[in-house]
Amino acid sequence: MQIIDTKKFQSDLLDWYDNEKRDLPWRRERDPYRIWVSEIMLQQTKVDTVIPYYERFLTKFPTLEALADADEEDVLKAWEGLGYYSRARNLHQAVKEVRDDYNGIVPSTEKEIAALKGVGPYTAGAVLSIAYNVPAPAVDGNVMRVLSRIFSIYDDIAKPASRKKFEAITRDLLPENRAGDYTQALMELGAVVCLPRKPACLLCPVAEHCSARKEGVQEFLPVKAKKKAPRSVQLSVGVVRDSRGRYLVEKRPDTGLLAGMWQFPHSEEGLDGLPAVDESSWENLTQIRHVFSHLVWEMDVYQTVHDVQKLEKAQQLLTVDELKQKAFPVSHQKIIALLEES
DNA sequence: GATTCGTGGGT
DNA sequence: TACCCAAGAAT
Repeated sequence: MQIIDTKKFQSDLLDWYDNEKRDLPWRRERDPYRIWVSEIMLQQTKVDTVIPYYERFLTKFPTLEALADADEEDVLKAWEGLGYYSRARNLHQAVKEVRDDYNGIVPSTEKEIAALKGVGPYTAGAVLSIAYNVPAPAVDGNVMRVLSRIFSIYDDIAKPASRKKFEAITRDLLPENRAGDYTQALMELGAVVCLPRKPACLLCPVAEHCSARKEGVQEFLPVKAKKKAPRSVQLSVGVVRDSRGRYLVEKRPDTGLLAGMWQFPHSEEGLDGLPAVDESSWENLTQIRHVFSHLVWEMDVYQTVHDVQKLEKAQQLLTVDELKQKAFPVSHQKIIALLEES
């Protein structure tokens, strides 16, 4: 691996960051709780998507105590549409742990913070460095991309094992001071200059340190294995409205896909798996194709009017206004939107 | 170590 | 259209 002038690399990167960093909401904060929230939201999610959620979430839950005291339903509602909903549930649980076990103070050691639910190696390093200026490495996709180019590393960054290698390199490159700025600078560079495709090397403050640039292979790095195509799942969705205009909805189990979110009853076994109504009364409402990262829902949506005699556990009859208070996945929000039209 | 967990935007 | 991409963690 190429040797670089570490001090020069650090100062070139930090000088650029000082002048060019974007003005982002969480960069105006020092509250470790708020930094933490931003890091959870930013997992696998673009900055532009996160910003409005971040603002609303912290207006609703301004302090760690406020979030810890909240109902999970309200936390999920605030996360609705952001995806990866376990992030919200794990954050909620972790915040309660901090309230109960750490007197409400976000822990500042690697061991303690990494033990919190939903806080993995990246988030631990990010919160430690950004909120507490502790020189802990935070290796995300940006960092792996940037460093794979700086050092011409051809390890497949899709493999979990690769992260450790980049973590060791990052640790060696961390400045004693300004750990938080350095962490953010590395990610900022990846986000706005050292892009996945067509990196803007002419604008890069550390181009002179970059091995890939020197060799002209920056477009071929990092190496990242393709992921396989998502599998398809056929679903029949039943929209049941009673004579009082209420809809039958249910809460999903608290594990697995869309855990804890609400939905209209649905089945992989066709109409048979839907609530017991006269099958001939189902009328086709629409078809919806919804793509997740690892699967595709092919939804056939049916509706009927029927007075439900007996509710299952976790089922409720709600008006449109009432069910809009619950957190629904985007796939089912599409259905709600149709109901509002008619 | 591979798979599961969402969503919206870019090309 | 059909990919790919994004400040990952849990299982």
